[in-house]
Amino acid sequence: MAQLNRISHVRKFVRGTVIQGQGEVSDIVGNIVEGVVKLSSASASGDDHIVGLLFPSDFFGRLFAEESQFSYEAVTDVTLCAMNRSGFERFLADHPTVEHEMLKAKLDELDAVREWAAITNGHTTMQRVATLLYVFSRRSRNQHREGGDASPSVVHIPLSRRDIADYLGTTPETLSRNIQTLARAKVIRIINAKHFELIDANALISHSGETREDLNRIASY
Amino acid sequence: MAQLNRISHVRKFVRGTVIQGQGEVSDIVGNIVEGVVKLSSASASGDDHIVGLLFPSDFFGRLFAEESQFSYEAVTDVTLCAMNRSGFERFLADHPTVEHEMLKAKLDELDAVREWAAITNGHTTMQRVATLLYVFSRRSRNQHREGGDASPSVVHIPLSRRDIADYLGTTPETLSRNIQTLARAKVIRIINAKHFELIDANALISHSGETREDLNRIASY
DNA sequence: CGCCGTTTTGACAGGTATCAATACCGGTGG
DNA sequence: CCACCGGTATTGATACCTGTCAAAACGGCG
Repeated sequence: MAQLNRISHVRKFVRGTVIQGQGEVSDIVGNIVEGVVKLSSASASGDDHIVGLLFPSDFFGRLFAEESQFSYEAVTDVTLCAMNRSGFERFLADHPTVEHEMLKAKLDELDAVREWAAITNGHTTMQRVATLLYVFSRRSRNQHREGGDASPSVVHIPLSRRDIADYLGTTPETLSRNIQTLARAKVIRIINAKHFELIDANALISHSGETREDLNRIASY
Repeated sequence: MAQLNRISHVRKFVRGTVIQGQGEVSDIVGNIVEGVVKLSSASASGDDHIVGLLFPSDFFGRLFAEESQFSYEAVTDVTLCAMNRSGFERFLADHPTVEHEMLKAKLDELDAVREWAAITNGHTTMQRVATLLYVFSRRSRNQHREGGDASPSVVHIPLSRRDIADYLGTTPETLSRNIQTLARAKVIRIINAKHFELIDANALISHSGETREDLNRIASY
């Protein structure tokens, strides 16, 4: 495993940097150490769509392809454990066990992407907003668990309204209206643009149109 | 490779059969020999969403998971080359080369699913309908290429209106209106419910909101 | 403190879902 | 071969939701 250290190195990117552009040569892969990366696709019409978000410990980059079909962009300041793509591919060839784990991870990712696609497609904007808020609340909670104390259900979403809208397949305006509606209904409290307090988790779940189990499964990915 | 023949066997399912239900134990995997299989997810609200379609030569089933998160259902009469899941997993463990190919295939699939998600999300229903029609027209054309003659651009879509609507994230009614609009505009001609003649491919492309290159890439998956 | 980008609010038009009714097609049995 | 039946597909009317354009409020940063 020390062989990995030889081909990997830490790299940092400031918020907004395009780590790998759509259609560019795929030459960098690795793991995210800190920050959030968005995976997006720009269509001919100019409007782009976020097809995935990557968090610390997630693998990024496109293996076994000459060019990347999507763009990887730093949504926050990002720290990566980066590797040369072909170097890592050679490593995989020498270590079938690691490749096996990679396959399992990608199968899980495939399920998650499909599940998210099903959510963004068949549901109203309010349901998508509620789902996203709940998923991020679980994620925040897990982070705070390390702190040990009973956290006051503060949800941190490190994305701009536009990014959230792109992720949910809507516009910043419609998104804002739905968030404000949830706030007026006392389901959440808006602390500031990127921080919310979750007041009524059950109400949020009922707004999402999903069962609690489904939501937790989505969040656990 | 004869080892594969020992653990695989041909199975047939009539149209409408659920090959593997959502949440059931994942115990069957394999390749599709003939027919079309839909991969769908039913949400709590009852409405289900088609997250993928599988055609001959496609691999189906969920490896390395105890239960399947989606249901596999025969959309037409289907012939499968089926294998016991754990049996195939053992085979993969013995043949890293095959597992490597599986990984590459799943990475391609991941890109395709994300691309499709981006399309169904950011576009109008008309754009999605046009995209689907164009993709199936390419697929039909490739099939007829074997016949050798210049086919008259007959597109065959072996899905019911409801299935298409579920796949595109809309309703049968809206779908029908859009199809009729395309027919009135002389872009397509409706032969019957599942057969269309493509009259003006360029017009169809412009309705899709995608570039020809993007559409061809999607179709080639 | 003032600027500029982001977020929110407002008004309005267009697209889509819904409910309901009609037309169509394929299969079955006489 | 034809009539019937049942499910599928189409058409119609309407209300709601969402996108768009525009303006105002907010918040962070120099």
